Amino acid sequence: MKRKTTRVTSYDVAKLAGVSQPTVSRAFTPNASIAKDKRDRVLAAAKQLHYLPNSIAASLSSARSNIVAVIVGDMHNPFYSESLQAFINRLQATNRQVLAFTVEDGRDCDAVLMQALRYHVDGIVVTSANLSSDLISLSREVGIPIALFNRSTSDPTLTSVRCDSVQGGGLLADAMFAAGAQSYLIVRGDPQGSTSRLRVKGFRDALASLGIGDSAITEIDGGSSYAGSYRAISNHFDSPAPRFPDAIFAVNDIMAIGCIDALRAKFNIAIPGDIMLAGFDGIREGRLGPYHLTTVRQPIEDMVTKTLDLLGRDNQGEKSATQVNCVLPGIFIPGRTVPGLAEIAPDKALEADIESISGKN
Amino acid sequence: MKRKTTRVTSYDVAKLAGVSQPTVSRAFTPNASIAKDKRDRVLAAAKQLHYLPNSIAASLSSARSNIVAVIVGDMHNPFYSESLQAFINRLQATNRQVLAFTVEDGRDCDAVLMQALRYHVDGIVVTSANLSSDLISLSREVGIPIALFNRSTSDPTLTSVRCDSVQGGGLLADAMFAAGAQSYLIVRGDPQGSTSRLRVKGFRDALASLGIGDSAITEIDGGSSYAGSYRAISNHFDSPAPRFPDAIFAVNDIMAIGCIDALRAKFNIAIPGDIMLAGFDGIREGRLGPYHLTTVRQPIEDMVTKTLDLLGRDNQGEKSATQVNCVLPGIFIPGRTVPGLAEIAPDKALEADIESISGKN
DNA sequence: CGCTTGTTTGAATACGCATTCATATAGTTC
DNA sequence: GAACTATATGAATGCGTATTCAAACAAGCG
Repeated sequence: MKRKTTRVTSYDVAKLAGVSQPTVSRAFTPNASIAKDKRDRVLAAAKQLHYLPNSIAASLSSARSNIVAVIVGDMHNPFYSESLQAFINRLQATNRQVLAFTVEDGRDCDAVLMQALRYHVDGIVVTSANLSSDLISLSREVGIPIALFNRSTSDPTLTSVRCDSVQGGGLLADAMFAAGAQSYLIVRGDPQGSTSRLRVKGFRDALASLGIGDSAITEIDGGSSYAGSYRAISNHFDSPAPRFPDAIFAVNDIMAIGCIDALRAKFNIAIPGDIMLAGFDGIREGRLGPYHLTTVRQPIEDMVTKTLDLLGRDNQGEKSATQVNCVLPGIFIPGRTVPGLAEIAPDKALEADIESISGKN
Repeated sequence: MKRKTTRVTSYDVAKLAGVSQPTVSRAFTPNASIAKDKRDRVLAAAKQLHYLPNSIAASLSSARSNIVAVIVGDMHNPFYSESLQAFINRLQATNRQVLAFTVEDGRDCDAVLMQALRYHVDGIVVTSANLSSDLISLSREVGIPIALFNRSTSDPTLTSVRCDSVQGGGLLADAMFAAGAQSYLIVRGDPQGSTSRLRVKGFRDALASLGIGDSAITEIDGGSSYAGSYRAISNHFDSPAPRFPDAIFAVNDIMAIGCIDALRAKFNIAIPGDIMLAGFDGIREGRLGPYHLTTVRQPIEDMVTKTLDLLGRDNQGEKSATQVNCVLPGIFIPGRTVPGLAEIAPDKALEADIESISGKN
C-alpha cells in the first residue's frame, strides 16, 4: 500500500488563491513584482495547504541551488571540524545549505568533488585535501567555482584563503626567543602540504634574523597528527643521545598537544619548566587547563567570510582579476607553555579560556 | 559578458553515441536493462563530452534526492561533531550526501527543519535539538521520515536511536562503588533533556541497590557544557562548607573534563587520588593524557548504522511497526580517573588511546 | 485626450533527467 | 515455423518551479 503522497504544489496554492502559478512563485520571491494583496492571499493559501516550495525544482529551474559543498579532510584535527562548523553557521545565516563531505587522509578527493559537481552546487570549498588538475579544469568547464581554505596551491589561478603561516611562525619564534630559548626542536607536519612548510619557514626565518643558526635547530617529522607527533617525540627522546632543546615548535595545535602528552607521560618533562612549547591554529582543546597552549590563532570567522565572498564573486562571472589569493594575519595567543607570557590576570585568562572552549552561549 | 555555460546534457551524449536520451539515463543506472555495447558507447561519449549527470534533475524526476539532512545541536560538545562525522562517512560510503545543519543551543530547530523539508531530502536525522510537534506532523504529511539520534522523546511514535543511559550510568556507579566510593557528587546536564535524566537515574538506581542512600548523594547543575560544569564545581567547592565526595559523576565527558580542570586548577584536588571521577560518551578528548577518563562509550558507529537503517525502512513505506525505538548498550571504558581500573599494560592502554584520538589512519 | 512609462499578471516554456508504455528484437520451446 | 518469453530500445511525458514574453492596466505628462 504505497503512500500516495500527492504533494502540494504551487498550482494547488494558485488555484486556492485564485491566481496563476507564476504569481505563487513571485509571492515567495523577495523583491518580486507583485501586488501586496495578492502576495498576502497567496501566503494565506500556502499556509492553509501546508505548502512547502520544492527547492529541488527551484534549483533545476533557476540553475542555482543555494547549496555550497564543503569538503573537509582530516576531521581528526579539531581545527577542521571547527572550520566546518563555521561554514555551516555562516551559510545557514544567509539561507544557504551545506553539503558536507569528508576525504580520508591522503586519498584524493576527486570522487567526492565529482559528487559535488553533479549537484550543481553554487560553489565548492576545499579544506585540507588534494585535488587533481583534471578536476579543477572540469569544475571550470561546468562553471562551478572552487575555493581553497587554509591551503595554498601550485595552481595560482585557484582562489584561496589562508592564514599567514610565515608571519605566524615568526610570531612564535619571536616569543620563544624572547623567553630565552637558544636551541629549538621543530615538529613538522605533512611534507606535501604547503601549510607546514610555510610555518616552519616563517619560524626559521625569524630565528635566523635573531641570530640563531641552523645548528641550534633540529627538525623531526610529526606526521600531522596527535599520534604522529606523540611517536615522533617519543622516538626523539628515546634515541641514544637526544638533543635536548630549550623550545619546541609543533606546526599545529593537535600535534603540540600530542607532544605535551608524550613529554609528560613518558619523560616526565615539565612544560614550560624544562622545555617551552608552542603550536599553531588556536583550537579549543588548546585552551584546556592542562595545556593552555601558546599559539597563533587562525581567524576562522574572517577566513570563512572571505572564502564565501570570493566564491560568490566568482559566481557573478566577473572572473575576479581582483584578489584570488587572500592571506589573513594570525593572532598571537599567549599561553602558559612559554614562560613570561599571559600577563593578563590568571582569573581573567581562565575565564576567557572557558568561554572559548564552550563557545558564546 | 555572461558565461554562456551551455551545459552538457544527456541529450548531447545521446546524440554523440547515436542512441536516445533514456538509453543514456540507463547507462548510468546500475542494473538497468541495457546492452553492454550500448552502455560502453554511451559511457565513452559521456567521457568525451565531460558529461556530468545532473543530480538535481534526477532528484526532481525520481522523487528521491539521495540526500539526508543531519541536524546537529551543540557542536561544542565533541560527541556531536564526532557523530556528524560518522554520519558523513557512512552516507558517503553508500553514495548519499549530507545536508548539514546546526541549531543554536536551546533555539528550536523548526526553521532549520523546514529548510530540510524543502529540499525533499530522503530523511532527516535530528541530534540534540528540540522539535515541535507541528513540524513532526508536517514531516509526516510530506512523507519525509525523521529519526532522533541520542535523544528520546515524549512522542513515542518518533523513530529514535540512543545509547542505554540507564545501563551506562549503572556501569559507572558499579565501578566507583567497587573502587571504594561511599559518597557521590553528580553533575547533571540539561534538565530538559532526557539524556541527563536517564543517566542520573541509572547511576542512582545502581547505587541504591548497592546500599548507598540518598543522603550520600549530592546533585548539582552543570549546564551541559565545559564552562557550566567548570563553574558548577567552582561554586560547589567555594561554598562555605562544601560536601567533599569520594566520587564525581559528570553526565558527559566534556563536562567531566571541565570538572577535572576546575578541581586541579582551582582547588589542587588530585584525581583519582583525592576524588575519583567518571564521565559518559567516550569522546576522543577523554583519551588525552592528562585526563584518561573512565567513561561509558556510546557505540557511535552502530548507532549511526541503525539510525540510517530505520530511516530507510520508513522510506519504504512499511510504516515500521517493528522497532522504532532502538536502545544500544554502552561500553565501559576503564580509565585512570577511577583507581584500580585499567589493568591493561600501561603501554598498551597508551597506544590504544593514541590511536583512538587520531582515528584509524 | 494621446502618448509614454512603469507595474502586474498569466500563458507558455525551459530546466535535465527518470519513468511509463508500446514496440522491436533476440532467444526459447514444442 | 508458430507461439511465447525475455530483453532492449525510443517516443512521450512528468517532476515543480523560475523565467521569458506579451498583454493588460494604471499613472504621469504635455
